[in-house]
Amino acid sequence: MDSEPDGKPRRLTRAEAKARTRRLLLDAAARTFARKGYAGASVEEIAEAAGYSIGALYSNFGGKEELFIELMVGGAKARVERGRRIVAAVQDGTEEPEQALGRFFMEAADKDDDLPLLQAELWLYAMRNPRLKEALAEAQREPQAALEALMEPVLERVGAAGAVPPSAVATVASAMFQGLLRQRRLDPPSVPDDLLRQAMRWLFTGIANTPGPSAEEPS
Amino acid sequence: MDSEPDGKPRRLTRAEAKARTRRLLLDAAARTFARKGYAGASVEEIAEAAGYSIGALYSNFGGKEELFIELMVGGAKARVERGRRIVAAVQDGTEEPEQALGRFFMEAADKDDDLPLLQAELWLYAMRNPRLKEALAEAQREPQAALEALMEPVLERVGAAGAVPPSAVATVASAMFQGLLRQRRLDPPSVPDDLLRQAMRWLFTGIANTPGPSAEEPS
DNA sequence: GTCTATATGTCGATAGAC
DNA sequence: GTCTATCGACATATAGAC
Repeated sequence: MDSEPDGKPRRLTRAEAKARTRRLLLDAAARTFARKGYAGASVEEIAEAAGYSIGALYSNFGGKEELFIELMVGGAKARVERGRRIVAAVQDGTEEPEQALGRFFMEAADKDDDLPLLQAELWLYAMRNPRLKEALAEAQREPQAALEALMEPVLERVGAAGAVPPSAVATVASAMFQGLLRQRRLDPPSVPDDLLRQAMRWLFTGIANTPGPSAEEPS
Repeated sequence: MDSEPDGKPRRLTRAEAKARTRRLLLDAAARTFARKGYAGASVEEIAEAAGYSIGALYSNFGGKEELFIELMVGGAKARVERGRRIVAAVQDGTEEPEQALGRFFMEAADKDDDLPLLQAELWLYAMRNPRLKEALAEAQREPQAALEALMEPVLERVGAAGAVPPSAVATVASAMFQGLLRQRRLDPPSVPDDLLRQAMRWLFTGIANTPGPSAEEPS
């Protein structure tokens, strides 16, 4: 029942079927790792959630850890892609820099409820496995670069371009965002809806009015 | 070799011995949970690290989870105590508010290398156990109040007292601190030594120069 | 109070049928 | 390619000796 009489390609080649299985297993792994934790999630649970058996999982991945690592690189790639699209929208003039920056964070926050859980799991795992620590740091460098690119026009707006390294601002903004997101998950009333926006405004206003460590000459 | 000839009390009463065992077990649990994670740490490992056996652990605690929860409340109590001492130093005039604020964060960062790991574990565990989520949120409210008390004199310094709720500033500062600490653990060069200080300066300068959401009248 | 021994269960990973 | 059956390792928690 695999071959079709006409010249069209079969419904699914073997490679396509395997790719589909891999994708379903990865999605299920992301959900399961987020809900139960890396150590707490069993491969049987993951396979079941994907609609497959343990055997299928081991036929497509080397094991539990390999599954986890692929989630890490996959997530980083997705964030880079998202960053690129937003930067493009700014350069095309489709979107204002501040809006774009807010969208960059908000999309990450709203899109996926258990992304923060998965990221915390990845961070902890990386802290305990020096090999993966370097890999995770490297994986974050690309999305970080995208955020920097988004940061530059915003710094120009507030008149602080050149006065401060965009990478430092990107790091601080990202840390603030992730910290607030986690606190909001733990205790929503302590982080009102507009606190993130407010905090970003404070940050950029502060940058615009703070003289650098090495005093730059006034124009 | 247990009894002493003089009239002094015995070296250790039974209650004292038990309290000592509890403390040693809790210390070992903190280290082990931080290094291996909650699910990854075994009670046997914890008992061994404390120099006891599994039986001693179960004689002093209800089980693995109870040990974990006691670490949560114990950590919160320690932070409250630390906050109180620092606030007292400010009110006594022993220390400047900004220095005190910096010390509040730096002590937390330097004192204990695996505190961030333990906190990440606690947060994840709380996210997955609604019962403990409320408990952890509640446990954080006291240290948060201490941080707010420390924040007020700093806000006065920058001339923003009354213009902005100290609780919001405390929340943002804490989020920024924790986010930067985690990023520094993952990739030290991306978070230079003075970035935290710099970020705090940006934040307070920004607060001093940002009009509130409801514009307050100029003095 | 603390230890040793063990009951009971679940895990990751593999082998072989289909 | 995927499934079922299973092995060996290790987990939590308990029971009884001391």
